[in-house]
Amino acid sequence: MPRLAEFPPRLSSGYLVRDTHRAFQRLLERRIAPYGVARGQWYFLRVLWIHDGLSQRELSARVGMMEPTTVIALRSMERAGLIQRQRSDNDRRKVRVLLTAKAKRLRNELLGVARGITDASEEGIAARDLAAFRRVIARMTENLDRVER
Amino acid sequence: MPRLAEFPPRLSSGYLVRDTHRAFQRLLERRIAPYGVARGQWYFLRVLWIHDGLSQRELSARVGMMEPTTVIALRSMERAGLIQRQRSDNDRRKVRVLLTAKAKRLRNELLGVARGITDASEEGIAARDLAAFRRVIARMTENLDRVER
DNA sequence: TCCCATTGCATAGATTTCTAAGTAATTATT
DNA sequence: AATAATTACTTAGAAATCTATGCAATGGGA
Repeated sequence: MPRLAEFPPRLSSGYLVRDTHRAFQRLLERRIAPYGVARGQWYFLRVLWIHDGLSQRELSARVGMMEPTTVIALRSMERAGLIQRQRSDNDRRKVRVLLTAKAKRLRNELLGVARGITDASEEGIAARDLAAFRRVIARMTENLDRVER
Repeated sequence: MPRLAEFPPRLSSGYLVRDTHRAFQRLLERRIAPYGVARGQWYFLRVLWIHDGLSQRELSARVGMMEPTTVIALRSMERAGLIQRQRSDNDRRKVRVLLTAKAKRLRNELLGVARGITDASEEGIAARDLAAFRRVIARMTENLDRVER
């Protein structure tokens, strides 16, 4: 009986993180759907609410998605009336992404939703434990990113 | 200036969890690809290595995916020669999922890969901090699942 | 000025996941 | 026994993500 048999998913950090991630996503998706916003649009909105008018490349970098993903998300956001694209005048390759009035109006309401989800997730967890959690999970991400070169 | 402006993604547990999850996934994907195993097949293999011969429904439940997801994963696993499907004799609705010899041979090697990723992710983190991390993240999942009814 | 490398975005195609709705086998109810 | 409800899987279609490749505008060097 190889020792590997004793490496059950439930004790693996990867699985714990995955479950929590999926729980966050499900809840977020449900809470923002009533506003006509899809999860894939959320991350972009969140960045644009702070940095309106970024180019697609800058936006991709900030959101942490590949550029083709951004293209797809922006297409749906344009269709949904959340953004407008505007070719830059001084460099015709660049496309500036601009929030519409509609998207701006959604800002406070939706950030409140996000805050609510975060609060719910942290219920009953001591501030000190939460701080420790953040340190550990950030370190994990660093560790994993470093391994990938 | 609304206070909501001060809810930056980087301080949100949801974002921290998301980043870590993606780092785990990327690394896993790269490490198992050389064996001809895709990420979507991985979770099913992991369960089947312990519980070979489950029905699709039982498998879905254990893996934590919806049944149509299972159908798709199993189809690709069958194509890849990792499983065989066999209709149950006493209940013709059920399909038993059986690992091939090839999938069984991959077991120890791939569990080693998984172990390696877990180890890498936990490098430099004290055992006590890790234990606290597990408690916190499990509680978060519970909190979020409870909110969804 | 003309060529070519670089930059910024888009397309193509694959994978992973979901919800909603369909089909086929079994079990329960009248 | 005939019908209805349930169970097990499948299909259809959408969304979110990736890698690899293509195209068009820009800018630097011969």
